[in-house]
Amino acid sequence: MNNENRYENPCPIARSLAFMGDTWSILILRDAHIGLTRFDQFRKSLGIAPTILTRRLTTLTEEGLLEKRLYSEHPPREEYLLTAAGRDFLPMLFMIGAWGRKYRGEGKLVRFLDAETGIEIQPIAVDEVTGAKIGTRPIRMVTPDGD
Amino acid sequence: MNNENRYENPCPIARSLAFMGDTWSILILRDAHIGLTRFDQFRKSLGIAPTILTRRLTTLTEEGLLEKRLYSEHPPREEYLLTAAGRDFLPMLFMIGAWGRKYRGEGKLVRFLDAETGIEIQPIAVDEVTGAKIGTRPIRMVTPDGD
DNA sequence: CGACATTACTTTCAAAAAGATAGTATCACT
DNA sequence: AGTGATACTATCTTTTTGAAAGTAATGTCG
Repeated sequence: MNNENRYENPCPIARSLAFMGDTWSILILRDAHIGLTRFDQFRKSLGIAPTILTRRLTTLTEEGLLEKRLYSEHPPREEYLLTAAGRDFLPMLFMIGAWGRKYRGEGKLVRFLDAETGIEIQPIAVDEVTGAKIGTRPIRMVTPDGD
Repeated sequence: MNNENRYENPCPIARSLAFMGDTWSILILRDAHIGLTRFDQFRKSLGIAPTILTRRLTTLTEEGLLEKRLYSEHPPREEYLLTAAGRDFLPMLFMIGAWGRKYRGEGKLVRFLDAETGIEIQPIAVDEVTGAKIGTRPIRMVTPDGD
């Protein structure tokens, strides 16, 4: 897909997808949230070809979701840490996971618990204003053309 | 990416991404939520090549997110409607959009209002159990290996 | 001191997927 | 009979992906 003019797209979904709309990027972000930081950790976890990992990490870094930090001077070695924007990806990961659990949940699955209560987290999207679950109230879309 | 054995993957995120982890599929689902149903509507809205649109619609239909319905017998014409699983994609779309609005929100953007109150929807992900925003409480991951 | 290991890549090339363009099939309408 | 709408398919070129091997800088062990 051509991503050049995705930034003129008035849809916020298309804007997000412009650079992270592929499986590897999302999986890298997932691993980063779990705590992986290094090239070889991502490579082994994902079974991804190093060429592609390099490209994805570069894009994710350029787009401000990851940042490189030197963790050793001799030899020079860098690791990839989540930025604030990258950390804000967590709700998306949870919603993607919630769908997968509901509709593709056969067999054994990883589970995510609230560390304090030990109860499995059940992620839902709500409107912070009304408190209602997304999808339970009618929505109106407003295009910016008329402004 | 190789999606063959993604179903043995214990990560629910990977399971979701196995078949909808590309930009076109998510954008098709977005358009379907807006109300588009026909091949040419999707094609014009997305500017997608017909070869690829065919493939994506087929996959989405096979995976149970869309279903075909005959809307004309002569000539035989089918349209694509969201299934329950497809409709359950909406929270994901809203979270993807929320991130884009926050971090790639320059210029004009489409907005989504609560149809009754007219107030812009602010989607957040929360744990239905604790009511806490996702990311504000520590999380514990449990792998299914020990079962 | 030299051989091997570690980490983070890059190079090369074959295979798969995407994308552009044109064409086809089935009708309705005039 | 000719034109148009709709939903594709066929063909071909370009781009991306993926596999495999190689490289560079340095640490470690005997």
